[in-house]
Amino acid sequence: MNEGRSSLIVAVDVVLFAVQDKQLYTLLVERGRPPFQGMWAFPGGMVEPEEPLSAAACRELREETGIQSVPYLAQLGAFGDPQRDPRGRVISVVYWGVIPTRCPVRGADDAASAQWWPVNALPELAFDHRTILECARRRLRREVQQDLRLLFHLLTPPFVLRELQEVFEVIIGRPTDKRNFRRFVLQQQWLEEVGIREPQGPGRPARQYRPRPEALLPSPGDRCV
Amino acid sequence: MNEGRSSLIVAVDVVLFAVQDKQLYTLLVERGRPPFQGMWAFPGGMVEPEEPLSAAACRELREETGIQSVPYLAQLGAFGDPQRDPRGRVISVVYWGVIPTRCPVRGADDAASAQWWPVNALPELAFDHRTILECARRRLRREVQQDLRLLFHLLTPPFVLRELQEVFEVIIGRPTDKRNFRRFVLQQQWLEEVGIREPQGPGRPARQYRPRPEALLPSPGDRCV
DNA sequence: GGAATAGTGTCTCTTAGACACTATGTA
DNA sequence: TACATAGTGTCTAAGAGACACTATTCC
Repeated sequence: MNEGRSSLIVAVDVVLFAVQDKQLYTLLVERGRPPFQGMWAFPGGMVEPEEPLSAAACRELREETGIQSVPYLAQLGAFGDPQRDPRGRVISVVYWGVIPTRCPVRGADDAASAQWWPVNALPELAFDHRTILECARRRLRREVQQDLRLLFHLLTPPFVLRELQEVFEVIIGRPTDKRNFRRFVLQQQWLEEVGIREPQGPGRPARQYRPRPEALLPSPGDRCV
Repeated sequence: MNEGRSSLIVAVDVVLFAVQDKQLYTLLVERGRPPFQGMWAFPGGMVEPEEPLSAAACRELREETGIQSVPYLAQLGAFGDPQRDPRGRVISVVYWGVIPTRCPVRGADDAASAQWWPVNALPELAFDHRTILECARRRLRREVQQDLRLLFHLLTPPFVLRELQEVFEVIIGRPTDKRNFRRFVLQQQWLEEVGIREPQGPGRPARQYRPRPEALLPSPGDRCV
């Protein structure tokens, strides 16, 4: 092992997803200075010397968007192309996560402003963030297909089954049969019924559910999965 | 984004797996100097300023073990616990890979010696490498279960189906039915028959196979999957 | 009563897994 | 011919997916 010191810069970035109105959104901040001034990027920044990587991710997210906590956050990987940042060599450790609905965000800190964008109509992204987005989106899709419980972190309980299914369909990108979906979810015993939703117009009111606490996928955070 | 500079040290480590004699092996180098002198660690070292991460992984592997190329290498993730290296803050980007059989290795460079170890009888590992190993092992198991073609990188063709199955069983850790395994592999049309193995003792000689080129999983290397 | 949404059951096809005997070579 | 290894087919159970109608509420 080479024990010499070579100092590269380590950053973290956070790709956060939310679903609303049958669209997948991701959270971006507008860059207030060069390089890529005026373009948009994922919230992120440098890692402090004594700070765990996931803590840095949460901190940058908080500082740049005001979001205080994320129910599910996992590491996506390290992006280290030598050319990815024109200022020099920056390794970015990227985290991805989900959050229920587009929660309010504010611009702050050195980010000019933070905003939710539909992933199908994004502005031009800085650095290699387009690549990172595609990677994170694949990962989100895969994880949801492998374990539907991730959906529970994308909704605020109580919710109704149609809402759950809509979120699912937005993420995997194709429609699903209602009966098959409901049968599958209900027979896992992940949900408990919690009354009937107040009627909100024509149509039969739907049952509301809440995920059982033991059905909530724990956030890996820094843990390796 | 915080544009200030904080310089952390970025290293790469490589967890390489091979199977032989119905055992899973991993490649370690003995540490020739503190910290953890005399203990064993995965080959690895510092990333050069202009070097892609996967290139650094390959270079360190070559320098410390003499291995020139690895048929399948993918990123496992970044390990960045502030306490993981007593010398200071080191972020390690870990790669994992597989290679057919235990190829010869040499100690070299500043690694005292390189050696294949059975994962079920490892020496004490330096740093957080025990954690990393468990993570890599889970990943190997998952990938093999999801796509059997990864096995083709763990054998030197031509091979016979029993050998393929043995490698599979070692990795997933339990026996499998011979007929089911053969049926599955053959009906994927991944293999082409390439003659009969010379008899090597009692018993009927087995057919030899070679994976079709298009059935070889491409090594992700630096690409995000 | 008409419109809108919620809720329900069956059948089929595919896949995964359990399971035992025959074939062909060596000594 | 005894022994060792290679090679083969069927049945069952579970899961995934296609598919259409009834129930309840509002206006």
